[in-house]
Amino acid sequence: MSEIRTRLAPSPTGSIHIGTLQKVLYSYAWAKKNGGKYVLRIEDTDRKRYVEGAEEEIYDVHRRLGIVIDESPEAGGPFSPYRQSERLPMYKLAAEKLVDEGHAYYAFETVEELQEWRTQMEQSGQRTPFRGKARDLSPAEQRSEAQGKQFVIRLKMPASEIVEFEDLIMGKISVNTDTLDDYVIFKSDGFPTYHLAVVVDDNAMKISHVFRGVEWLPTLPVHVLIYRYLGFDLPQIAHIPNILDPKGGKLSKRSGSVAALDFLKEGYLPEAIMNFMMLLGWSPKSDEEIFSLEEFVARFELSGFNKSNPVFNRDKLNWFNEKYIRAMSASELTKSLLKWAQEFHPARLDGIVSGLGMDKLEAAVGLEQERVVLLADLPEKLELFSSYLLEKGELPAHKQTDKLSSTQKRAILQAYIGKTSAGLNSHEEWEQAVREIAENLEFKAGQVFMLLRLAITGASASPPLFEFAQIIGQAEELRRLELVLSRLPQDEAPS
RNA sequence: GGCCCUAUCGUCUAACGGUUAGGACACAGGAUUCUCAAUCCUGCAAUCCGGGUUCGAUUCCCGGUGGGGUCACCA
Repeated sequence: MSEIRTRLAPSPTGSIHIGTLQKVLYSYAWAKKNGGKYVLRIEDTDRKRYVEGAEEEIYDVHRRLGIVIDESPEAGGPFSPYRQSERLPMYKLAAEKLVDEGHAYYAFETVEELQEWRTQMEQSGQRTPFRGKARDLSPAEQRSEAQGKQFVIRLKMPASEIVEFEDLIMGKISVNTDTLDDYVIFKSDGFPTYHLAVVVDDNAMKISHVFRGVEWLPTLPVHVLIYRYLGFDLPQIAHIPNILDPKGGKLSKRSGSVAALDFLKEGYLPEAIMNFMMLLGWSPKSDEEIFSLEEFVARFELSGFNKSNPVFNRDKLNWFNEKYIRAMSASELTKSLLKWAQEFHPARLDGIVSGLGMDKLEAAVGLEQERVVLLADLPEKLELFSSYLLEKGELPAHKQTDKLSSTQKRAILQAYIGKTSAGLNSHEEWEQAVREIAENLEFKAGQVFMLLRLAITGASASPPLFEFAQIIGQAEELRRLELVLSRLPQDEAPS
C-alpha cells in the first residue's frame, strides 16, 4: 500500500475558523495513525482576498495545538513549493492539455456579460447551466481568437453524463452533468481556480485522503471529471458536515467566537477545544469521551463519521474545559494561566502576582481550580486573596447573617480572633474551634461560618476558609477582621 | 427556485432487521457539605410524517416535510 498522505489546504484569507480544526484533527490523525504525512498547502490563488499574516496564524494555531506539520511552505518538503501562487506553470500546463484534448475551452464572455446573463436567468425563473459561446470551436480556432483578448478557460461539461463518486462519509454521490456549469478552471489573471489547482496539486503531492467541508459536494463531479481527463487517480475524499449555530444556520459570531484563536483568548484550553471538535461529527466505538490527541490518533477510524450537521454546543465545550482544568496539577494550571494572561490579557494578573508571590498564587489557584470553567474565570477569584474587597465597603448582607445584631457579630468575631491568634494548626482544629464558638454563643454553626467568610474573604462564595486564611496569612486575616470590627455600628437596637 | 446532501432525547451521539432504543452535556431531585463548587446517586427526555418491502423496521425502498449546502474569473 502506498503512503497515507493527508493535507490541509486553507486559503490565507482570514482567521482560522473553529470548524477547520476538525479538518486539521481528522487529517492529522489519519496520517499519523497510518505512519503517513500531514501536509499543509496554502491555496492563495485569489489575490483579491489575500490577508497578510493569515498564513502565519495557521502555523501558530498548529503550534498551540501541538500538531506538527510534516510538509509546508515553512517546513519545506519533497513537493515544494507548497504555495499555489508559486506553482502557476503546472496549472497552465494542465489547462492547456485539457483544451488540446477537447475537455476545456477558451471562453470570452466578459464579467458584465455573465452578470447580465445571470439576471436574465433569474428573471425567467430558471437557471440553465452556463455554456460558453466558443465551446465548440477547435483548439486552434480558440487560440487564434484569444490573441490580444482577455479569456478564461472553462471545463467543457459532457452532455447527460451521470458522474458517480463514493465519498468516505456520504457514500455514493451521483450528479447529472446537464445540471452543471462549464466551470472556470483558469482565470484571466493567469491564476487557476480552486477546481483545477486542487486536482493538480493533490495529484502532484500524492495526497491519498482528503478531508474537506460538505460545501464542496456540489462541485465534486467537476473535480472527478478533471481527474479523469488529466489521467489522475482520485484520492479518497471525506466531506465533513458543517457545524451549525445553535440559533440556526452556520456557526456565526452572534453566538460567540468563531475563530480558533478567539476560543483560546476566551480561556479555553487547546486540549478541551480539540477534544470537543473531535466528537462533533465523529464518534468512537466505545462510550469514552475524553481523548488526548495521542489517544484520538490511536482510535481514529474512517467509519465513525456522522452525515448530518452537528450543532455547536457551548455547554459541552465548557464541560470539557472544566474536566481538563481539574485534571491539571495546580502548578501546571498556574503556568497555563500566566501564559494565557501574558499573551491575551497583559497586566490583568500583575496586581495579583505581586500581591501574592508565586508560591501563594499557586496555592490559591489550587483552591480555585474546582470552581472555574475558563482560565478567564480565575483572575477574579484570585483577587479575593490578593486584595480585600471590603477595604472601603460594608460587610455584605447575607440571609444567614441578617438576623445577627452588631453586638452579636462583634461577639463572634472577637471570639474567633481570640482563638485564631492562639494558633489553629489544622483544618480539623480550626473547624472544631469555630463550632465551639457557635455552641458557646448559641448560634447556628452555619451563621458563624458565613459571618467569618464574609469578613475574611469579603465574599459569600469562597474556597474553604481555613485554607483561604492559610494563604493570605494570619496577619492579613487579623487585619481584615479588625477592619470589619471597627466598622460595625456601635449602637443598635437588639433585634 | 434548480441541483446535491441529510433526519434517534433540547444538544452531541450509540444501536450495521429482532434491545426495557444505550451513553454524554444540559435540566430537575437527592446524598455530602462552613458558602460556592467538586463528587456520588436518581429522574426527565428521542427514532419527523405517510406509504411500501418483511414474520418483524430506528435500521431497506419511495414520497412528503424539516435542516444544510450550492448555483462567482471566492475558496
